Amino acid sequence: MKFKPPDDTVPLLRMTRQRRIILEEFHTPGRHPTPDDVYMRIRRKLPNISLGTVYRNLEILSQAKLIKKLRLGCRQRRYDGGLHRHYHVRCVKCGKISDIPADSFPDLDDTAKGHGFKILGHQLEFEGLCQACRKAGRSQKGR
Amino acid sequence: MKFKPPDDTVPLLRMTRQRRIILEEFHTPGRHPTPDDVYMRIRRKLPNISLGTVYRNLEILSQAKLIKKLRLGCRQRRYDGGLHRHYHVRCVKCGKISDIPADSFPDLDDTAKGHGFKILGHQLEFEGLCQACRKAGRSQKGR
DNA sequence: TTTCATATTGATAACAGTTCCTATCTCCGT
DNA sequence: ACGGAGATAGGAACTGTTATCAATATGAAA
Repeated sequence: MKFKPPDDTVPLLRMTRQRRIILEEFHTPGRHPTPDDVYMRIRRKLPNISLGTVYRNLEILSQAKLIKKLRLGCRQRRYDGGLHRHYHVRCVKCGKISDIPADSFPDLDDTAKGHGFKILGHQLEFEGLCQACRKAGRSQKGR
Repeated sequence: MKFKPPDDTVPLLRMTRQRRIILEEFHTPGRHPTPDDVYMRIRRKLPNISLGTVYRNLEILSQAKLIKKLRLGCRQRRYDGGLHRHYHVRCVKCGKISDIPADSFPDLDDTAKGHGFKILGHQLEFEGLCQACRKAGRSQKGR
């Protein structure tokens, strides 16, 4: 089995066992794992896989548009298997990440036109406090 | 001279020579320097300043809201002295960064409400091609 | 099924950005 | 002028990511 290469200069991409198992990680929706997350989980199935292979394949899979690379504010990079248009909120306290559907937002790329750039896309991430951390904060303040 | 501390736990922040000169870097508008950029420029005036001091002070100044920390998609962190509400476009080819005024955008924080998080802010960055790189790309394709 | 060109792997080293640490120094209030 | 809180310099340590490379596994053709 092969799949579409990232660009025309690369002749062929093979769907290896490692690559397939990495990709399977993204079939569970709502997760936004870091490369290290993926590495840790995958080692149950492939104990000998190397971290470099995980990095390499996440990059390749995202270039092939099978997953999405998130370039967010947090330290580590994350990847997302979600296909639908959506944004993310990150809890500034605990780091939890949730999806925010993009339906209610206007076409931001379109709004950004007219400043000398050909707009190709955008990254939008919200910061906030999740419910749990909000509760924790309130009880602390109350003391 | 003193300035407002990042939060109530810190009693006082001194406006030291290093800190002032770092801050002065941001009086020139339209720049979005990385810590290393700042370090390189500042060493003309303060040859003995250490990179660690630059990092520390950029963080402190941004917590004190005197500059803004940009957490964008590119590898290095950037800081922005601009006070007005605006977003950024980054050229995917050359890395050039330009401002995009936020006037024409709706209140994104408000739009993101109602998903269990208390929204505190957001980071929005556009990716695109600047005029120069677009021209270069076209001429290449034409060949 | 076998063969073969080559994409991919795993291991390791290299790397860049950032944080941490300690001794020293500076500023500010007294 | 002195004392002490807090800042600095310098460098080492750490983290996340990328590059290198010999050995291996893959997919396609015969």
